[in-house]
Amino acid sequence: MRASDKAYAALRDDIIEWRLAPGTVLAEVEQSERLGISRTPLREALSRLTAEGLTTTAGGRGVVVTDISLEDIDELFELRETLEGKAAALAAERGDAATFEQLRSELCQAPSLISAGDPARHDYYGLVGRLDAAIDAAIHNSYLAQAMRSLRVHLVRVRRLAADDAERLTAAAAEHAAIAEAIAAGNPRLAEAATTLHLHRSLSHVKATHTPQ
Amino acid sequence: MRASDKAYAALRDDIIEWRLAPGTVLAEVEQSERLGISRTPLREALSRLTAEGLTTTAGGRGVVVTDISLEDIDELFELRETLEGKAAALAAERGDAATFEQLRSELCQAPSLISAGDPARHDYYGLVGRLDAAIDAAIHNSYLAQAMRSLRVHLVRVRRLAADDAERLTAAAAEHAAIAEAIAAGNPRLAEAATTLHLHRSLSHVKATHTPQ
DNA sequence: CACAAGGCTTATGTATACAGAACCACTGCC
DNA sequence: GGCAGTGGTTCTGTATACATAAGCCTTGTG
Repeated sequence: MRASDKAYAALRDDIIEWRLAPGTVLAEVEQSERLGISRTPLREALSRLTAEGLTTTAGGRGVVVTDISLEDIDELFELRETLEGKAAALAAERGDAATFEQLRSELCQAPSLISAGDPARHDYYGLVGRLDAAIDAAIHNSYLAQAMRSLRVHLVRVRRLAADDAERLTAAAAEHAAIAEAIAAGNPRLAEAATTLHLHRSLSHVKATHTPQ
Repeated sequence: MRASDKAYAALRDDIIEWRLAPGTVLAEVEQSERLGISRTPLREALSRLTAEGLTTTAGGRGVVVTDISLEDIDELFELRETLEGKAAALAAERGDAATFEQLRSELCQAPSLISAGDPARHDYYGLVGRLDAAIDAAIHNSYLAQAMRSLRVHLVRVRRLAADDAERLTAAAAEHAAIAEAIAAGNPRLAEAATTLHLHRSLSHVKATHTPQ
């Protein structure tokens, strides 16, 4: 693995996991020494982070970690609803029914994973990730898939703000199952509606459990 | 202006204007010498181009200019319809009516610009750009605006494939005026419909005039 | 005492030198 | 004659040294 990839992954995780707070200035020498690499690959990592919107260049004074306010979350979910709604509809039109039927079946059994504790809960997150990947593949639109991928980075960051209690996860699994079912049934409008519903519930939960400092 | 910005702008224009054909390998030393800069800022420029999707890294063998096929154009317009349709609807809800009424008025007078020849035609493109900018500002959603900006780079590239005859531009001006009118009227569904109509016509024109080699 | 100007410090931006890896061509062997 | 191995060349990836510019602190003056 290249040093720039290592630096990118490390900084990205630090930002997503809120170990690097918004507003933190990432000085090049400081970070390169912390990560044990030179300035050159670090600069490339910072470029990629800035392109993704996780950092911004503060007018010649280094790059700083971008903030995510409550309005940002609203904007984020507004775009997410647009993109993922369209994606779900396209997946219902173009996707393979058997694939999503399989995912629906697994999602219906997800509550047992969620209540089992942390290691099994990791499997649940993997299952949701497989649903996302299946939709990405089914839509046959690389530009839309790319747009959703760039959004998910910010969404993971937001998700860390909310408390992922078992109750919410169980409900989310049922909502995901409904999306998979609609796609498997080849019903675009239903798939979009199920996605809209899920995202609204998800946003409500984030805002309800978000604890302002 | 920084050397990396200069290199980025030069390469970006070269790709968009099809002076650098898809599949062209951009060797670092070759391009840095051509642009009269060192490898370091050139690498940053290539990173930005790759992040935008204009180039891709070809497995350790330099970066190559990405191809745009006919299927890519379909995918591109599918996403564009989703994003710009939503943006037009949001602008109708949140935008300032006077701003878009002014733009509608100017767009109705655009045919005189188009028929006047090349220098005035540049003014027309500027007018369309102002409509895009007004929508970007009206939606109050930086993530959606960012997603549309990243799309427009590819769209300019596609547009160069089509012959922008006066007839099509006159029709496009009328379609743009309809969008502005719907936004000024505060009618989200109408604004979205007008946008959908415009994009479909635009796509049809591109595909009709596209001359495969 | 406050404001401005100047120098110093420290940051980024750039260039270049070096190392490692991959591809291509050539040669030798089967 | 074909295939595989090896050597060379050339590329990218990385490190470091240097220049330039921006900020801040200090000092002097009004």
